[in-house]
Amino acid sequence: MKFWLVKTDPETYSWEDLVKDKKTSWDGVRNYQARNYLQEMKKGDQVIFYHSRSDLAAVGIARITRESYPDTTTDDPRWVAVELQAEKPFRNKVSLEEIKGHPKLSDIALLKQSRLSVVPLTELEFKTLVTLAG
DNA sequence: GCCAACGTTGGC
DNA sequence: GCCAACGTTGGC
Repeated sequence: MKFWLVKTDPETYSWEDLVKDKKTSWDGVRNYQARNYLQEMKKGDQVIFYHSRSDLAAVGIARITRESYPDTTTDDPRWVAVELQAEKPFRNKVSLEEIKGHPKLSDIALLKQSRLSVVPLTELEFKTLVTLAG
């Protein structure tokens, strides 16, 4: 089992939208590195859901329910999507500020490659975030 | 809302 | 194959 973090602008698609939809197709990714990570995702992998721009916090845990398949939002065969499902909201959101300040999260890919919308997490990073979330 | 950083595109 | 131009992202 692997651990991931996905970023989304909550004004475009938020955790609340995912909860309402139960599950969603995570598509529209147009970055090769992010695409490669999508392809590595396995059913059952856990995903931290992070709000960028207007919220700047990790807000919940989702789970991969379908492994990569062609992105139906484009005819370009290079791009893929996965399906994920809301699993559990964080009791306390974990803010970017908190993430930046935490020694166990100092190497997190979220900070290292701030423009990637899909990044892998180590198990320790995942557990640390979940602990901070309550 | 702005702007720096960065990835992608397209002309050469 | 290079690189300037362009578009997008994300933190502030």
